[in-house]
Amino acid sequence: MFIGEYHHSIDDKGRLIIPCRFREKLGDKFIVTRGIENCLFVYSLESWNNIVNKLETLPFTKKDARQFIRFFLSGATIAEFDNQGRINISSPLISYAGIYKECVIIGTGDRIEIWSEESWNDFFTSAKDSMSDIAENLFNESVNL
Amino acid sequence: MFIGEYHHSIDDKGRLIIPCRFREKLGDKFIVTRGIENCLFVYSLESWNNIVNKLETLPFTKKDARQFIRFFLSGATIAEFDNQGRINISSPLISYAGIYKECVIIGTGDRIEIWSEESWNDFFTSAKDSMSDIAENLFNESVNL
DNA sequence: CTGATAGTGGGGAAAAGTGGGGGATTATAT
DNA sequence: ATATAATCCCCCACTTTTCCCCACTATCAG
Repeated sequence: MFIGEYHHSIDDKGRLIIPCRFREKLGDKFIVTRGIENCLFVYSLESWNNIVNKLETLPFTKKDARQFIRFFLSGATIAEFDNQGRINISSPLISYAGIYKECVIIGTGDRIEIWSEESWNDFFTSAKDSMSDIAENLFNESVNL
Repeated sequence: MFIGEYHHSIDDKGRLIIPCRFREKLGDKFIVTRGIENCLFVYSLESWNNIVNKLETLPFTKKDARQFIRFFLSGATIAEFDNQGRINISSPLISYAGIYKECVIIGTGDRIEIWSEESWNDFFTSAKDSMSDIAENLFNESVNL
């Protein structure tokens, strides 16, 4: 279970520290991919395999499925730690998430999310006011992701 | 499983690097064919056989089936690597995908896709805005995530 | 204060990617 | 049939990127 919020910066070589608390839960190799809403998702291999198994049931003849799979899998990379606990973020992911200097790394249960500080602040200030409404309808629908 | 996004360019001789990470999964010989949405699909022989088997279950009495099979099989060519890990793209495929200089090579699970940088950018900018909506409904149909 | 743990930055070897020359094979023309 | 042209590969050399290692700083606890 990943929880918490950490602030770190990415360096010129595209390296970013993953907070110590998250490291052992991720294992040696893990997956970084594009998330929804301008952030990156980080999954342990186990969580990732669960998602991929479900995606593989989607047919390539359906347009929405093709688009989602392209988006999600093309953004994915296998990451490993260097001796200092950092990972390399590939340049397509850097530009997607707009992380050039200050980053926010948050734990969200089964995954970690990486945000640029700017996007995170934007998201947070706008989301926090609507949280009461969002909570209201959260469990009304049939399917939960 | 093929994942990731790579940017390379095709040279004047029609040669294109396949990223190192993809090479061993493809094997010595593999298939390049026309894809849906102005890109090329690259399959290992194994995945290719799976698809062909499925296509063979379609009846030639159906017009859509005839058209799709023509499209998909007529574009197919067997490719091999040169010593530097490059492949030759035949000129019908080059003109179909419009790849003359900058290319984007992405992994999408059981296949690789080759896009011209321009087509990819067009696809991506429009897809990323609709991704939130697509994700919302993706598993509402028969399959649940 | 001191030692241990976490985070930051940079140099250099190795791997990956790019471009071009030249020989062999195939095609074309006289 | 032979000379010329075109194409396809294979190889070599150069450039760029990636990754690994080391050294330094910051923070915290005893």
